[in-house]
This record gives sequence, C-alpha cells and structure tokens, in this order.
Amino acid sequence: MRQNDTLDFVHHGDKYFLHHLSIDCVIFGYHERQLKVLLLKWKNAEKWSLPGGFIKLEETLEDAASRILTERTGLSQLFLQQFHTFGEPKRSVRTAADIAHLESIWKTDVPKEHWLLKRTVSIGYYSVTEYSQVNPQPDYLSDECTWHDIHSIPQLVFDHNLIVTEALKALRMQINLQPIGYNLLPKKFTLPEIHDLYETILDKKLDRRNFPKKLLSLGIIKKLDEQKSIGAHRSPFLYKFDKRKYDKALKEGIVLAF
Amino acid sequence: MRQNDTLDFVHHGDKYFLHHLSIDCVIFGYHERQLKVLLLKWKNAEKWSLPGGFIKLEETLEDAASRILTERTGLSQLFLQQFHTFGEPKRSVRTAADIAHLESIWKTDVPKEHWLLKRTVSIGYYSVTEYSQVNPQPDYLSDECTWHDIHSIPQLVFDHNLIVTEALKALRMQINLQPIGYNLLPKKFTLPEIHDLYETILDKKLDRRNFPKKLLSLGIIKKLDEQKSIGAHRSPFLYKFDKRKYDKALKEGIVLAF
DNA sequence: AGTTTATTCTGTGAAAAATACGCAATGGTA
DNA sequence: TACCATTGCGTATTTTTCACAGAATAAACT
Repeated sequence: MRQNDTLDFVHHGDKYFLHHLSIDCVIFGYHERQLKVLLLKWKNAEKWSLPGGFIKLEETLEDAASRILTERTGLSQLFLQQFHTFGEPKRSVRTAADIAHLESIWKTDVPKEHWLLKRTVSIGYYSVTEYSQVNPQPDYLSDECTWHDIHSIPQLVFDHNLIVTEALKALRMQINLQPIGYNLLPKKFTLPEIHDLYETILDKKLDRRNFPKKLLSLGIIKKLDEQKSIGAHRSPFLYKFDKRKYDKALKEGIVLAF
Repeated sequence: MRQNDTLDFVHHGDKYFLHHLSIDCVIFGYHERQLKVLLLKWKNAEKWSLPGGFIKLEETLEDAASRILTERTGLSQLFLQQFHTFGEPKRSVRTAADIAHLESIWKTDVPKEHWLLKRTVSIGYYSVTEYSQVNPQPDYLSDECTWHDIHSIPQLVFDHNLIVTEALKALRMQINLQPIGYNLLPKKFTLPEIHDLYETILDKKLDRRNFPKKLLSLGIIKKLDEQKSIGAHRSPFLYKFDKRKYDKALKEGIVLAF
C-alpha cells in the first residue's frame, strides 16, 4: 500500500500537482515557556525537514497548506499565515529524494526531465499551537514527527533553516499587529500565563506591570472575579478573552509595540 | 522582429521559463505629495495591468523581478520587496491572452495543455521611486506605461487590484519598521519635504512638531547649517540622511509607530 | 497545636518621560 | 507693513518606568 502510494506519487504526481511549486509549513508549538518547531525525519535519512508538500491543480494555496499539514502531522484546524516565498534556483526536490528512502526508485530509471527533479519554489506558511495535548503523527514518508526547541534546531534539508528563521521573524512582527493566545491558553488564564507566552515568543523581557495595561485598555482581555490557586503563593486573578474585541483586533489590526 | 519575439514567447517560452509561476511588480511613484502606481496597457485591450512576467529556469526570484521590471518599463536599480504570493486556482495567463493582441495566435491552433493556459501563481513585489525624472517605456507587449494616482486606479486584469491593495498595506506596515526616503528625496531636503512624504504614503496627518523628533533622536537625519530658499516665505533648514545609521535601521529594523 | 517567620509570587500608585497641541515668533518677499 | 510657511515654546495629556505593599503557604519555633 504505502509503497504503492509512493510509486504513484513519484510517477504520476505530475498530473495532480502544480510543477515547480511547493508549500512548507513552520508549525510553532507553545507550552510552559517553551517555543518549539514541528519537524519530520524522513525514512532512512538523518536530516530533518519541515512538513511540506505540493499544490493540487484546483486547490487554493491556503487549502493546500492546510491539507499538507494534516497529511504529514495529523494536525488540523490550524490558522495558517503565509509569510514568504523562497525560490533559490538550486532548490529542487531531487536533493531531498537523494537522501530519502526514494533512493531505490531513482536508481533504476529516472528521466532527466522528471517533475521531481525540476527547480522548486516554495511558499512558506506558519502557525502557532498548544502542543501539550497534540500528538503529531508522521505519514508514510517519515520516520518521526517531533517538536524541537527553537534554540536547538538541527541542520535541516535545503534552505529550511532559513525558512524557520524567517517564519520566526514574521511571527514576532505579526504579534505586534494582531492579538495572540486564544488557541494557546486555557479559556480562563492568569496574567503571568499570558505574560509568559508573549515573553517566550518574543524572547525578551516585558515589564510585568505595563504588559496587562495595553491588552486591558484595548478590551481584548477581561478580568474575572475568580482566582486560581497556584500552591504556596498569592492566588492570581483569572482573565478571559473578549472574543468580539479579540476578533476585531485580529481583523483590523492593532499596534501593540511590545 | 517584435511579432517574432511574441511568437517565440508563446511557442517556446515553456522551455525558458518556470511553469505555473509569474511575478507581478507594484511600483509606487512619489512626487510632490502624490503617490502613484505604474500600470501598463496591453495592446488592443482596454484593461490595465501591473508589470509582470515569468521566471527563467536559472534565475533568483529577485533577479527575475528586477529583469521583468526593466524589460517592461525601462526602470532599473529599484529596491524590490517581496510581500505576498497570490494563487487563486482560476488565475491563468489565458484570461490575459484573451484580451491581448495575442488573440490571433490563440485562435489558430492552441493546444489545451499549452503552458500559458495553465494555472499561474504570482509572486508580488513592490518598490517606491521618485517618478518625476523617470520616463517609463512600454515594451512590445504594451501600448502605454503610465503613472496612476493611488486614489483612482482603473479596473485591472485578474486580481491585480487586490495585489495593489495588499502592496500598499505592506508598504505602510514596512514604513513603521524601516526608514524611507533615501531614494525619494534630494541629498539635502527640508523637514516639510520629508514630512509630506510620510503623510502621503501613510495617507494621514502626522504632527508637524513631533514628527522630526523620532528621526532626529534615532540619528537617521541630521540638521545642516544651510537653508533653502522657497520664495516668499521663511527659509526652512536643510537636513541630510546619516547613511550609516539609516542603513543600520534599514537592516536591523526600528519602531517608528507613525 | 498554635503562632511566628520566611519565601515567593501578585498587584497597584506615584514619578518621570514622551507625546499632543495651541499659540506666538521668525524670516523672507511683495 | 502685510503675508505666510516654517520654527520654537509652553502647557496639557498620555504613556512608560519603577519600587514597594499585600497575599498565600510552608517551615520553623514555642
């Protein structure tokens, strides 16, 4: 089955997919002050890569990104954001195939003008998710599918290290223009929790006293009368997002300038 | 000659260019409080379009964007910035060809799987230039090549109206993170001149008295001892960019928050 | 067992800095 | 001397910075 899938993809993929184009997804995972990236390890290869794939002939770019992500990792319903398109001439799927388990297929008979040997331009998407509850599943092309800390990313195939760097840059810029956290925090959360989230993503200290003021004055978060017990310390108040104002800020943009 | 070029492009372009991919450039032109966009009018057609073209097999995306721009408009050496990739499934060059002077070629014999009929994903680039000294020249595919005020852009082919809107959004966001003006103003300029530039691009009022403070405190511009004569009015002081700090801000980013 | 002390985290108010804005001063021309 | 765009000044308002008081619990002590 799986071997047939692979053969079909290699030999007939050119009829289903746009040539020269691919999509790569940088999925950031957040949990308890840690920011990670989801990487796949190809079968019989030592190098890691981003989840990626091709675009069907009659599919929007967003749909393709979403489908690829689900196929490769089992994750779905993520908010994906396009951030840059990478197209150095030397990029091609061949390099990948060389180190993957497709090797045996190539060795037998590979026409010089095969679609997978062509130069490939890749459109980059990123997303952020809470990773503690999620259990990503590798597909038939991959051995492993695991989270890697943003500070210790291994060497990746092609220009994928560059893609991760650029995605992180885009995410950090985006955070100043759109709210974040609705999908990353529990329904009710404390100020330290959302504060930690922002500090981790931006990788810098944010003043504990000023931080809530902006979000509160914009009405994006609201204070509740409840408090959370956190053991041997003063109980922090709980907050929740004001979904209407949150969505409005998401749509129209804001200037947080953290 | 020109007809031969066209025929060669239509019949053999598939051997020189990446399929399914194109580049569109939004060139903003600034002059005396006016922001315009450079548009081409195709021969024998009433609709306007952005300058665009295809990517050669062994060419970086940036080189392609730069080459396309020079070929279509005669402009060169512009700083181009990639901002988004557009790929709705219905996009194809065919729609364009239908209304262009290539019509006659299509009518005779056009194979269903011709490369120009395929779905096309377009990578968007933008730039800003001083347009008063520039005289854009249409190429052999176009009748006209003229500047259109940002507030009265005609109906464009495909999704080009959307591309212009998105480019403008990206430019306005970019302005808050990087300095602008080095290529748009004379070596020595007055505060009102650079003030007008920012107001025009952002399309909103900026306080006349506080505006210079940010640029001066960041050291990006420096006051000179000279003044400029502007007729029957008080002579404004001249300023110049501090190229080192300007380039540093360009590279590392700043937060202007206008 | 009850009380005190120590620790660690949350929460706010007051001072400083930056920004907004009205208004007056400047300088060049007619 | 009237005009007008540019410039500078002074005060009101907002935003940012910063330090200490308060709360909750565990451990130590009597």
